[in-house]
Amino acid sequence: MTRIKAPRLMPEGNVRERLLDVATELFARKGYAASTTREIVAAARVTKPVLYYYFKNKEGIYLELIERAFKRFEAVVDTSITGSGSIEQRLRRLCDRVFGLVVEKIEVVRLMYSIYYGPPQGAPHFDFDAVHRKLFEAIKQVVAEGIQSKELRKGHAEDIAWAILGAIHVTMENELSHPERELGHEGLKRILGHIFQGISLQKGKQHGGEQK
Amino acid sequence: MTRIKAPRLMPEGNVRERLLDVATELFARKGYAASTTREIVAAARVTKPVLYYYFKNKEGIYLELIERAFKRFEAVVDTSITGSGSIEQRLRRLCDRVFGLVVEKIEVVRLMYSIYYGPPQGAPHFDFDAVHRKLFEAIKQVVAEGIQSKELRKGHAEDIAWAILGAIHVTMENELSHPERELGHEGLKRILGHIFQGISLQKGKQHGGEQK
DNA sequence: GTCTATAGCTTGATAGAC
DNA sequence: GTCTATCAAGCTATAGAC
Repeated sequence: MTRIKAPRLMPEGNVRERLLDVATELFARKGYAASTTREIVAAARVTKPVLYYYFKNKEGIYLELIERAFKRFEAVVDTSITGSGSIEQRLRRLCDRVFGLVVEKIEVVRLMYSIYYGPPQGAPHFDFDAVHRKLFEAIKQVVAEGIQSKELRKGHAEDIAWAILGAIHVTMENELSHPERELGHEGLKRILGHIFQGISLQKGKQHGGEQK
Repeated sequence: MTRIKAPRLMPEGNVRERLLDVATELFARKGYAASTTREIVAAARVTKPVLYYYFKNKEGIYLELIERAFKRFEAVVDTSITGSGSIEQRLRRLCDRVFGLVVEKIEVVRLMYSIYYGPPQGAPHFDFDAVHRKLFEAIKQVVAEGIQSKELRKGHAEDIAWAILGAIHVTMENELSHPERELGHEGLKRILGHIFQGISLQKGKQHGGEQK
């Protein structure tokens, strides 16, 4: 009994997923306000009522989009910092996995930047600071552990966390605006290497001294 | 002969400057597209023709605004990296002065972020990447000097520059979105300290090794 | 030159058939 | 689950009054 069962080329898969995908792309490229529900359904090759069948409204599709990515992000952070390995390994794993998620969901990241830094667009509120907070606290926590265990040099855990977060930020922002530069995972790895090792050769010196 | 000469309380100073200032604030807060010339002249307490006397049009006031800040930025970068001091001092001076300019012109920075990351707003083109490029190249150049002079550890100058740029970015973005956190100049200084010194205690180890 | 009323279009959202 | 048809609210442009 040969069942071919309508082998849809593009799985049409989930109409719902397709709506989320095209909405992400449109919101990120044209902005939330400028993206109409008409465009969204057209791009997803469905009709309007279909959108309202799966989502409450335009705000609904936006919020699901963002919240889904945020939950995924939280999971990645949580699973990255727990588990085995030295402090350095755990910090590197965290950075690498977060960056991996950024690359995978680059359009969502673009949208988040657009809403966070862009002009008011009438999008429903989402606490984007929570994203930053989650990552920062995770880094800080591992760093604090590392200081206690003497794997890391003594210092203010927050400041060290900022340095590491800076590495993630530049790599991420590079991926957003200049992916052709191909800094990527390897670049992030190397930048972290410099932060762990320090860039100065004067080992004993107290850093942070005077400057005119 | 006592001449009081109309001691304007608010110097009215330059109407032109006032127009630039209110335009910056409006563009940054509401977005370029959403800010009307009507609002700008109202906020500057002048009439519409006054705006068109000093500037060609809305685009003209925007471009002057941006270009003026950019020129100022270029000057700060150039004068910061030349001059005396060790490599570390020169890098710190560069970071500190750039951050100082960011704080001083925070509304312009906000506007730049809004245009760069936000949705298309019909603003005339300006090469914002040139800002990034300028700073990055300056850092990289000093770093390269430092590596040659053995003041800095051997390494890829670009990667080291990224680490330093990351510190500036997080401090700047913190100033943009959470100035109440008061990371500021002191925070930046401390973060740089960690980057110069390294955060790891295992001095000899090669960093950048395996991670699962 | 400035204001305002309104016609016409766009947009988010829904009812009801299939 | 999806479609056709349509609505009400809001925005934009502009014509005409002042």
